[in-house]
Amino acid sequence: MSSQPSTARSAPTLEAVAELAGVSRSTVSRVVNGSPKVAPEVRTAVQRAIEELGYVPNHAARSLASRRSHSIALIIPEDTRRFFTDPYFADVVEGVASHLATTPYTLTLLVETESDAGRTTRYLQSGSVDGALIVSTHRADRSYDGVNVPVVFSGRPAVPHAGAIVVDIDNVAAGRMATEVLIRRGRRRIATIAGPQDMGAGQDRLNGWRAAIAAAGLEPGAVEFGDFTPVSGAAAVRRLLDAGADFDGLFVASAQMAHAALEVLAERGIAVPDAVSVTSVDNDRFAETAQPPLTTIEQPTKAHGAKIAEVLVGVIEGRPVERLTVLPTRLVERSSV
Amino acid sequence: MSSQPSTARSAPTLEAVAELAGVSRSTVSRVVNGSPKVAPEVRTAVQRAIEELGYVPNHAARSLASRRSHSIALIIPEDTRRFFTDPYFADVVEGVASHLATTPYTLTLLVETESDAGRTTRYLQSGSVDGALIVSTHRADRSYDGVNVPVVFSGRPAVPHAGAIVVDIDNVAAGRMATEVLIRRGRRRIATIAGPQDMGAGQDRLNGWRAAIAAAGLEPGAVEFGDFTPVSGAAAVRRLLDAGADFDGLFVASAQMAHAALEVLAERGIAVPDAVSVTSVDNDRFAETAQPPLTTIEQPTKAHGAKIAEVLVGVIEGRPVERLTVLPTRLVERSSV
DNA sequence: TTGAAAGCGCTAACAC
DNA sequence: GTGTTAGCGCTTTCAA
Repeated sequence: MSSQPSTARSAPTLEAVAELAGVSRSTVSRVVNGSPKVAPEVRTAVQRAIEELGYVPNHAARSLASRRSHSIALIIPEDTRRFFTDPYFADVVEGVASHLATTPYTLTLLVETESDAGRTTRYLQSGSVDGALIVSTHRADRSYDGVNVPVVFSGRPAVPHAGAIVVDIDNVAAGRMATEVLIRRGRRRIATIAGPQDMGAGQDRLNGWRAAIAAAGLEPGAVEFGDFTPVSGAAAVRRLLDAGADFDGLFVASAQMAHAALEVLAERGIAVPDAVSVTSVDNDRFAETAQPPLTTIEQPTKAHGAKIAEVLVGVIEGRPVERLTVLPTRLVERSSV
Repeated sequence: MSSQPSTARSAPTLEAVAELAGVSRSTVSRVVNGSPKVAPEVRTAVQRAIEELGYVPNHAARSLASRRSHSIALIIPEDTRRFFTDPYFADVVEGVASHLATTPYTLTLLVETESDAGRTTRYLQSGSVDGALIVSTHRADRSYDGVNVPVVFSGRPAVPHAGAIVVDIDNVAAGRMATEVLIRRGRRRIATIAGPQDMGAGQDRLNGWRAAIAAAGLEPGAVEFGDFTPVSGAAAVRRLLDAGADFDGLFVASAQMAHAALEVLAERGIAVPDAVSVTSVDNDRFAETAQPPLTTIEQPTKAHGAKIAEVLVGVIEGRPVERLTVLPTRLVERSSV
């Protein structure tokens, strides 16, 4: 377009800073990296030069030399629709992002693609990231084993993973507690809409339901399965109802499914809690205004996100970390029971 | 811990591949980068070597040498709560992520931090990313001007930005259309809950409302402002009502605010649409099941996300792109009018 | 406390 | 079509 020298001059390098400050490149590097072994006056001079030139270290050069990228990956399962639609994941990602904003690490979102199965693995091997976060693991996910960077799971993988580092809630207890409320309210025929059985959370919450029922000496009621989505929840209650299942209590394994279940019950003219008491897991932002307001197990979703990030950064930086962190939950009683 | 040689051997380099295949490093590089000028047999040999060693190119080295990171940033405004809570943004991010999954680019989420104002700018200058996406711009956002990488805005910035590349919907038309429905239904006293006036979308939708009213020869009704969130929407209707505003039509500038507004109207015993007709913008997933179902302007949110990604990649790769892309919207009529 | 020198693993002219 | 040769911009021993 023009034969004038471009005004978009290339970014100043560390060398330029060194020259301007009258020191060596090593010294500039030390200042940039906050090394204590630099004379105060020299440090000031270097900082002034950095300021003056608007110097910003080149990320690629830095990570090539130091072998750290200061970036971590969050692996998003193929089913992006579900991921981005569920407020649970939004909260987790918010927790992760907010925590990382207080660290020098940056968050990279990686969508798993069926079309290119090796993509995730290759990415994790390319040195682009110092570690990875796995959020919604199904049984089949294997992109991250045998990978050279540390990995932290949010929620235990359905298939035990040697040496996996996990942050989770006690899903068995969650299922149990949510079922026990029903029992305490005098419900005796307790059905459940369970989560997907290729996920740890799905398995555990179902086991919690079983345990509570067994402990109370009751007969297990009907079981239908969903995948934690509203649509699957609605379908599951319909199956329950259409099969003529007889229940006066219902434990639904996720809030998203529970909301849909409540709508279906209303449609069918089944009064909650008069005819059927309902409980669930996850005190999402719709639980309080649901009709009727939902009794549920609250889990610290955003804190969960922050925690997986914190643990991963700990591993990366060589600090000792817990291999299993269990976050607290609590029962929130409302009028659906 | 051990004096044994570590088993976590360092990743194979391009050089190792070259040796094993009996060619030079340049040739391996050419194969890896899909250069056509490599003899088929040689290519095969190299690929075999790559396979055998499980070679994955080092990202830092590659971007240091090539000056491209194959990664783009999505800037998230400081108010993460709002960002992660609004399904609109979830859809946009999904669109971006899904589109990028079909390209060699990777998505980095960057949360703006008030505590460290220069962080975003520095990041953008560090060569970490080849470009940036700005999604929810308020007037004050300036982290990205004077930055060396291309930037694409989703929604026009409130303050005109020389040379900005923008993907948007026609928000003036959206406001106008949504207001015109009310007029067609015989409404004559039309109030509005406008969006934030430090955002282009907020300004434009309000102007659309004004234009429709002027064109119909009506007097503008009351105006209250919100920030697109449900809470602000509820507060705005309350102010409208408490001030004794007399209206039989209400245009709400976002679906999130509209849902909250409908709840408040119901609480106050104001029948929709009998006493007041309501319209909005954004056909989110709650619009259809709202009470009553919401008449609204649908915008292609996910496609919007895909488009900003596509445009940015186009700019990065030097293809000619439109400086302004306007995405289509359409009116979805339901029973709230 | 500072500097010199040697890479980190790759790409990109340029020559052959 | 293939190899040689320089770097890309930084960190990091090692000496001084």
